Amino acid sequence: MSTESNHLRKAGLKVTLPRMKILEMLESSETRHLSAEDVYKSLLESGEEIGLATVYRVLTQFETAGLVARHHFEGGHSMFELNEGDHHDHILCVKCGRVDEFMDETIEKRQRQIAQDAGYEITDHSLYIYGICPDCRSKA
Amino acid sequence: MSTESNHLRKAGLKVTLPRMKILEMLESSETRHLSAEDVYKSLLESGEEIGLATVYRVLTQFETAGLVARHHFEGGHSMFELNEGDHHDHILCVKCGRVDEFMDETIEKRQRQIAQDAGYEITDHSLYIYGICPDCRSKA
DNA sequence: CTACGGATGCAAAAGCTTCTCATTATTATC
DNA sequence: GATAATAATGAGAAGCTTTTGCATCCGTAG
Ligand SMILES: [Mn+2]
Ligand SMILES: [Mn+2]
Ligand SMILES: [Zn+2]
Ligand SMILES: [Zn+2]
Repeated sequence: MSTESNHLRKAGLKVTLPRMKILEMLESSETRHLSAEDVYKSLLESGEEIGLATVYRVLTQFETAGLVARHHFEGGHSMFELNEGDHHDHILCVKCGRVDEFMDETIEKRQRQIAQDAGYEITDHSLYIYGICPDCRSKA
Repeated sequence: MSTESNHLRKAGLKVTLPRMKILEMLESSETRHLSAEDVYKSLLESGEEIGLATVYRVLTQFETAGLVARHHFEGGHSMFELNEGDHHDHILCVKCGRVDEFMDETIEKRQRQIAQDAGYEITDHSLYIYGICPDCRSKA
């Protein structure tokens, strides 16, 4: 009874090989932020024959279950990362694609205040800072 | 010599009928935030025969020229709005699609600080707050 | 007014994501 | 452990937004 299968069961999802492999992939990947295509290709390289449609379906189910978070970075396609409970926002390098994370309570607080002032009941937010990372700056 | 044609010339763009009509559309629209499809359909309704490909091309040129800003709200497709010089962020209703705008100097400042702390040279940022707007809340 | 180069429209194609449906695997029950 | 009901999967087709190729058209410098 592995940790992964428990996560799946707790999420109300049947324990299937594709779901296990995708979850393991997300946990073990060097890169925290992966596209569906990334996950698909990595699985192929590991010798796992899992269809791209299944990868998309499973990632969406994981999102609904709260196991992963979906992000819409610039570039159009969705990026997924394991949800470790802690909310955070992202700062991305426009040169190399590097992604760093941060959390700023001052910003979080101001956001809640802004929503309240505008009469909105806040459900979510997304904040992306784009720039040139230290490595790319020194290379230039 | 209308204001619109001057804007185009200043941006280094030839003054063509499609570009004029699209610019007028953006200026006169009730809704500040429009998709390419929105612009295309509105032009059709006004009796202007402008191809969708041209709408996309022109909006991209306007963006490059700094005449419009492109946003990536949830839902995948790009939204455009006339650039009036002032930077602002957005708060959106997940029920009805309403879009409100805000600018918070505290958040702007914190963002610059976060980028600096992470060693990034900031180029841009995008902040979207999602929630339920006053109207939709009272209806529920 | 002419001629050149850029702009346009249409259709085709691209890129990402979802859907359809026949087949297969999982799980509750015996 | 075998069985039946039910859900999940894979392959390809389809959907949507956006881009591109190319023949034709138009704006503008001269
Ligand atoms: Mn992250
Ligand atoms: Mn706006
Ligand atoms: Zn970089
Ligand atoms: Zn609303």
